[in-house]
Amino acid sequence: MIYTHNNNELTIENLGETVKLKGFVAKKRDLGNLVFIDLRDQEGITQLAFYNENQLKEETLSIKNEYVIAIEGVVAERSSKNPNMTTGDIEIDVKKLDVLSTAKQPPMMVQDDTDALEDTRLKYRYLDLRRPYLKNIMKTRHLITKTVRDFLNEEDFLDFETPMLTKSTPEGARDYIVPSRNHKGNFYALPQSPQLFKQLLMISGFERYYQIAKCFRDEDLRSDRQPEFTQIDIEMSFVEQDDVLDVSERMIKRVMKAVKGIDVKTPFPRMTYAEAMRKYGTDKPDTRFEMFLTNLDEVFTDTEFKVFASTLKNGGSIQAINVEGGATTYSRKKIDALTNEVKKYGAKGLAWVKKDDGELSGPTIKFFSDNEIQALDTTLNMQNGDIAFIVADRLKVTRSALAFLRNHIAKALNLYDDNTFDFHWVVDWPMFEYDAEDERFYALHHPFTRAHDAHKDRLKDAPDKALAYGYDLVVQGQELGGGSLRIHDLAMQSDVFSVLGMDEASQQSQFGFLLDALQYGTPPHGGIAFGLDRLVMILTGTKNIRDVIAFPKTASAHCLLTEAPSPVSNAQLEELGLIKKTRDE
RNA sequence: GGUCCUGUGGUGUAGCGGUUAACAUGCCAGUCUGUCACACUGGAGAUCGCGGGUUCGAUUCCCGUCAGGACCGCCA
Repeated sequence: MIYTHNNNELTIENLGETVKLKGFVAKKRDLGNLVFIDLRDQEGITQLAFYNENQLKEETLSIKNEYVIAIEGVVAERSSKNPNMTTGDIEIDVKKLDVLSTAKQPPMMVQDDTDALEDTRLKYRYLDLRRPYLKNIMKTRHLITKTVRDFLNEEDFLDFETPMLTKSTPEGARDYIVPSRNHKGNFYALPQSPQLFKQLLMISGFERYYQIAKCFRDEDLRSDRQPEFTQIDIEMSFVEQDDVLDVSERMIKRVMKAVKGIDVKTPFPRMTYAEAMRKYGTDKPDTRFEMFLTNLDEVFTDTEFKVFASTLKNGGSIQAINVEGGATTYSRKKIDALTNEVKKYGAKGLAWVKKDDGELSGPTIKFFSDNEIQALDTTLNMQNGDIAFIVADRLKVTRSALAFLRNHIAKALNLYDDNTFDFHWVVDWPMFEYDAEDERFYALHHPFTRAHDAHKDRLKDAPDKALAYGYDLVVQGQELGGGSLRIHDLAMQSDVFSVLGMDEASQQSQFGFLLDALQYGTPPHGGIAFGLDRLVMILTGTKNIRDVIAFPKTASAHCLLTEAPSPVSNAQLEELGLIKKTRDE
């Protein structure tokens, strides 16, 4: 070994010891006859001191930032200490210096407060990762996966690998496709998740499966979505919903303790999907604050106000949130800004009323009857100083607009704390959602989700009324994980495929292997998958998923470091039986 | 697919229809024995993303394009 200690280890206890250290030159401070170098390694920083007595000080002249060096020296007490560093009481009186590698001037400052823009950071990701900020996130990520593995291993889960080259399936996200050389004209798909394989493992008689699994989805990206991401994937057989939730809760509890030192209370609260949609307008409510959605349909049943009347006539809904004490905060200008935001979600406008001196006011008030004003006041329970925002639109738009507003306003008004972790379950998801445009049903979770025992028959006569054994884990308004009990009998599986509009032939060609497998004895089973990247984001307080992935891609799925994706040679295409077309062809 | 924001020395920003293109940091040279964002002095470093247009004149205004970012659609 060319070193005896890491750069976070030496303290006043080690005074007088001869040690060897290694690392990158983080900073050189040349005071003339005395030179300091901050030596950075994976673990921390130790200050090196070079004096005039030997020739070493001269050697430091050629040393620049990011050189890789190894030194030998004696631990000495600093005459002026730095309380901000763990090694701030000591420095190394260097006796021997080895330059292991030189470095060009880096295109960015390798410091936590680097001001380099993200494209520069991504192109030189290996430099970016030298920064303690990212290093600590990567360490946290490791601590999370280690804790998860320890826990699941203790609970007798088996760690499996499932294929990366697999079958493209309909439904769900767009697949990443890999051409086959042996079978020209045919393609593998990269897995969107190991869903079917883990179910097949249950059918194989394995009872507890887990995998920290890479998943691929070729969809447009967001600040919390990457084309390849990682799931903590779990499946269990001979279990009921409570068993999956229980294991999940204990796992999260363990992670929270290990990473944040926080004891979270289990079991987590549960809320039905219907309740979440009704009170929060979303399937992933932030429960750190209230400001519930209030339905005003009754208030305006007979209204003369055309906008509201036509909304109701068309089957839409009028709903509001009351921002307590928000009247003074929200000036016309700010309300206009909110209105613009809300339009993104399809809302055509944003009505509002304020209450002052016991009177409601607002630009739409003049269209309301006295009875309506009175009912509005009581229904929203408005107090002086409150402002309520009202959206009237299709139920879906009304809810998503208000759900957005609720989060947006709570953030602006500081109604919650980033260190509050409101883990809760959203349960009893519907099996399907009807898409009016496509005139068909889509699975709300996925097509392998089991319907409630009491709702089996609804699959045939009222699919939209069938509830599923589906559950999502939500924290801070984000979906952290989701799962379900799975279908374990052929009849229900075929029924579900039928609801989704798949005839017998396409069921066979797409999912024949699953339908076959279900016929050879299938234990009841279920599971869950957690978004590891999101978990790391939440626990490190990061707003950007790129910061929790060592080598992430840009918003257009481009890797600035390797420049993937990139063209391939004609020979490669030929071998795969592919013909290249330009964009316009 | 759509909307919006950004693109100026190595890095990050400022700026403006005519400038010697400014500032910080980094870099180079020098002084300095207690720094830790060392300090001080001096210096080098920019076809203002790319293409086209308007104009006597464009880094600045307009159009297109490329790249990065945010959001909507999309993501079972």
